[in-house]
This record gives sequence, structure tokens and C-alpha cells, in this order.
Amino acid sequence: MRVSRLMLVTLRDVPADAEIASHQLLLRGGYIRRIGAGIYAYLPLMWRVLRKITAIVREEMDQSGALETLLPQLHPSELWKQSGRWQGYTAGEGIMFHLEDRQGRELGLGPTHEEVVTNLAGDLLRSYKQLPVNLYQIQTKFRDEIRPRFGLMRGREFIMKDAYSFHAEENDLKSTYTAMDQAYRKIFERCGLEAVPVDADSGAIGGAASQEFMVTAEAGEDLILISDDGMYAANQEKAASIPPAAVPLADLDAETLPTPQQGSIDALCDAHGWHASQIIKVLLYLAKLDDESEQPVLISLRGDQELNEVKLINAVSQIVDQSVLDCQSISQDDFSRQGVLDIPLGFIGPDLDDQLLSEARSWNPHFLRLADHTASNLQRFICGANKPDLHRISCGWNDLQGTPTVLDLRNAKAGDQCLHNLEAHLVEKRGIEVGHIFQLGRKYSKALNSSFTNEAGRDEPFWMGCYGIGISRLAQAAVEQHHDAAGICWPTTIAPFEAMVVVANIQDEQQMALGEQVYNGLINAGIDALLDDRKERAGVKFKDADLIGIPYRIVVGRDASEGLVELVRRSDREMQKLPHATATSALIGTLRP
RNA sequence: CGGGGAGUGGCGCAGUUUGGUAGCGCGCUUGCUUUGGGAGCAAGAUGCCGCAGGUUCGAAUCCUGUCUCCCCGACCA
Repeated sequence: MRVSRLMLVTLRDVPADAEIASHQLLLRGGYIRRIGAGIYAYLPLMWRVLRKITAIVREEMDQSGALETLLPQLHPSELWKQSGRWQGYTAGEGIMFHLEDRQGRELGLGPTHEEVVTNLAGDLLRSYKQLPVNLYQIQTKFRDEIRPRFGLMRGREFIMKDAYSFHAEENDLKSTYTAMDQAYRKIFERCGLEAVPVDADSGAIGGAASQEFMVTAEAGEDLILISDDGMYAANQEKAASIPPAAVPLADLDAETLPTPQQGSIDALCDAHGWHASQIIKVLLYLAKLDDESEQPVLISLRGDQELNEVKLINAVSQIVDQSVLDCQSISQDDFSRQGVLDIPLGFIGPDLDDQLLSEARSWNPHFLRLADHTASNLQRFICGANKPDLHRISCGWNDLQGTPTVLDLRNAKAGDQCLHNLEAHLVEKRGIEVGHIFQLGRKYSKALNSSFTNEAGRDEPFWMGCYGIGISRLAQAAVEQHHDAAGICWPTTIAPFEAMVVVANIQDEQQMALGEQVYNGLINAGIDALLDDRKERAGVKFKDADLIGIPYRIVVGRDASEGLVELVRRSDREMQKLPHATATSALIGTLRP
């Protein structure tokens, strides 16, 4: 391909709406253009990158025995109503674009395909003899993101590879899950990405085990914790660790102490010289449940710890055996609206009386009481006295009525000891989620009545797994991980072209002829090569070459008359001046070992 | 949805406070010179100043409404 014919439009200035390096570079390099919020055109260079990535994904998926398919993007609402997700995905802050056709039928634009594929599987797979099956597609998905961001990182229309597996039994699901884990590791490695598998929360999709693949990068939206012995890694949403020990409380008589204006942990510590780990902090949350009830939750946590809201939601959901639609901390206004008065915010203890809720308009009139291990493990502690401006010191759990349910509810932090090895400690990194694999279990197959006949001749819902890779996001993540001040440094396997021949001055006939010769040599060897034949000054072409980030460059310039060219590696700028034939064969040797 | 910011030529911006009929840099076109790291000179083209109302002799500028985009939070491949 000749650059003069490539519709290459590079930008010198950084577009104002691009924040992170990868987004800026893709715009500047002429890879993508924004069409609307979270909606992008993939320009020819970008499309080549995406095709290289999908080729790798296809090879590895096919290798694993998965079957490629293509499912519709328009989904009848009935399917989503059956699974119970229509309401949640369309109403309020729902993520699904939806519409009505001319007959008034409701349709959704697929954000994910569990409904469609599970329904299909139920139709097609009738016997255990047909199982297991793993179906995948590479498809444009639509999500009405609350806030699209960072170019392709969080778009409203994006390309995703998703796969769904169906099994007769749980163990078989586990082995496909493991196979997918292996395939994913290979895919990311082949794409030239450093991707860390981490334990993950399965979130809205639900299910048992789940693992995310994170491309480590400063701009990542997720916080991940990795043990320094390399044996454990988890998303902070899920991560568990051993908290630092509490500072022991001096042996004091139990008493109630005036603490005016000291409604925060910091204020208490400042005023009395206490350590935050000696205090119990109590948080009030309201959980909105599937059956539309509203459950106040009272959480006790050691003062130096942070609440992990994902763990909280999972805990509540498990205890009440319902899905939690929403869970947020309760504000003073919320109390007022409920007619619940006299809540001593800032001075609450774990034993706050349920009586206070008796007047509540719509809330359940009792607290769901939870405590993190850090709180329940304290022998003696300081806590609110449930009256304004008063705290209790040297309090113990026996002094308080009502035992809370004890769980892990805290955020793991960098520096914490690891559960698997007390010598190991957690390190914090940021990550871009490029893949996620789940063991879904039978949630969808049950909801959608999707079943097969087992060996005993009985109908049974499928065991299911699902496995996603954000293809367009992966492409941008690769740029985030591989760039420098001058531009992109694509990993060779996913670069739009493998090599670029730059003719410094096309008006010099010797240079141009040699450039063509070198270019043809590469093309004939099956190399994806680009020839910069533009009537531009050399400097401009070098800048553009750096920007678009083709891994290898052969410069045909002032030494062309002696048959010499420069072979340059983009990633580290290593340069060799060589006779053109040597340079060509060396490059071919590198690319096609 | 809550909080912050912005809409002026393809891109980046000034002009808005104090109304007087639109400007700069880059890019684009043509010519000459230059030719290894985003060249120089000269001549050009490109704007319903987001949209709709209003105030005014006169609006990019003031008022009202509206749309869009970006950043911070909840969502997630």
C-alpha cells in the first residue's frame, strides 16, 4: 500500500476532547474519528488493526473447539422479559438502547447475548450427547453507557468477542472455563499485551467463578491488587487480604465521654490522641431489593478501614436471597423524607435501636446488621453512644445487644499481607479490563427454560459459561501500553502494517527507484508493507511514521546512490545502516523467522 | 442524574467583561525557493460565531429557551 493512496490524515495538534495518550494518538494518527458521544468510525488503518486482532482471536477460539456464529443485534423484548432483565436494562439508568418498531413491538439493541444464545441453545441442543458446545461471535455491541469515555475504551458502540458455552454438568463447564482461561492468555500474549488475570466480581451478569484480564496501564479504570510473590491478583472489588493489626486500646474503664463536634474518625483521633483502628465506624446504607422493598443496612467497620460496596451488595443479596437493585449510603435528607428523626449521625454505635425506624414510611422497620471482621475482632473499642455528641470508650461486643453478621466487607489495600502467604504483600496497579470469563451456572438457562435431556432421560437446564473480549478496547489498550512521546509503537502482530519504506525525497529518481525495489522485495515476501511515496519533506514523513507506529521502517535516503538504506525499529529506535538487499532480507528474516 | 467546563473555518485557540458587522497558529490551494526530523516567501480559498426566539439603529458579544460535547461520580468488554 502506498501512503499517497491511504487517505492518511494525521493531526499535529492534540484534539481538545482526548484525555489519555492512546485516545490522542489514535485520533492524531488518523486511526479513528469521533462521530458522536461514544461512537467512532474505525478508519482504514484502525480496521486493519482490528482485523489482525480478530484473526488472532478466531484462531485461538477455533483451536479451542469453539464455533463461530453471528447473532442478531436486534433483540425482541420478550426474551429479555423472560430472563427478567428487560426492566433493569432499559428503565432508569438501564444500559440497553431500545426502540419500538412500526407495529409497536419493543426491541433492544444487544448489549450482550445471553438471552438470544440461551434461547437458541434450548431450541437446538436437545440431548446431553450434543454437549458441550461453545458458541462465539465477533460482533458490534451497543451499550448506552452513562458516561462514554476515553475514545474506544468506553464507547456506546464497540466490537466485542463473546462466547457462550453449554454443558451437561458443572465439571464440564469448569474444564471449558479453564480452556478459555488458557486461550485468553495466548490471545493477549500473541497481541503483544501484558495482561494480568485477576479474580473478579461477577457483577450484574451473575454466576460463580469469574476472572478478568487486565492490561496494566496508568489510565486503567480499575484498581487491581497483585501479591508481590505473583501468586494472587484480584480486582479491588473482590480482593481479600489480612488487614494491618489494630493499635491496642489502653486499659480504661468503660464510660461515656462527651465528644462535641467530633462526628468523624479524624476529629475523634485529633481530639483524644486515639488511633483510627481503635474506633468502630458505623455506616448506614439503603438497599433496594428486587421485591421493591427498601432495607436499611447498618455496617460496622474498624475506623481505619474502607467499606467495599461491591462486597456489601453481594452480602446483602445473599442474606436476603434477592438481587439488590441499588445500594447507597443514606443521607440526612433521606431520613427526613422517611420521617425518621433523631438519628445521631456521627455518633452512631453498632447497637442503634430499630425503634428509630418504626416511623419510616417505606423502609423495612429494622436494620440488617453487618460487621466486617476488623470490627468484630476488636476486644475493646470506642464507638458512638447513639446520642449526639457522645461516644463510649472501652466498649466490648458483649456490652452491645444484637450480634451482627460478620463478613469481609473491607477494601483490600496496597501493603496488606496476603491470605495465601503471610510473607507476601499486595501491590496496587491500575488496569484496563480487556477480557472477562464467567462460570454462569444455570441462572439463564433456568430463567429462559433452556434445557436438554440428560442420560437419565430427564430434562435439566444447561450449565453455562460466558467469555468476553473487548476487541476495540483491546486495540486501544495496546496503544496505551505501547507508545512513547513521538507516537504509537504497535506490537508487530497487531500493527496495521509490519513495515514501512520511507523514501526521503521522491524527486530523487535513484531514491524513488530503490524505494520501490525494497518495497517490492517486502511485498513479494508476503510482508504487510507500506511505501511512503508522498511528496512531503523527509521530516514530515519521519514524524508521521513515528506517530502511526509501524514496527519496522526502512529509510531510503541520501545514501541511496551507494545502495545503502537504514533499517529502524520503532520501539527502541535501533538503527542499522545496511546495503538494501541485506536490510530487506534481514527484515524478512525478523518478520518471518 | 448530581457537580464543573465548553460550543467561533478541517484541528488548536483569541475575541464575549465594555454590542459597531470576525481574527491568529496549524492544515488546505497555486507559484517560486528549499529538501534527513512537522521549511521560507508570495498569492488565495474556506465561517448562518451550536440552534431558536427576544432586546437594539446594530448581537459572536446582552436576555430567555433549547441542543450538543468534554471533565469528576454511580455503570462496565
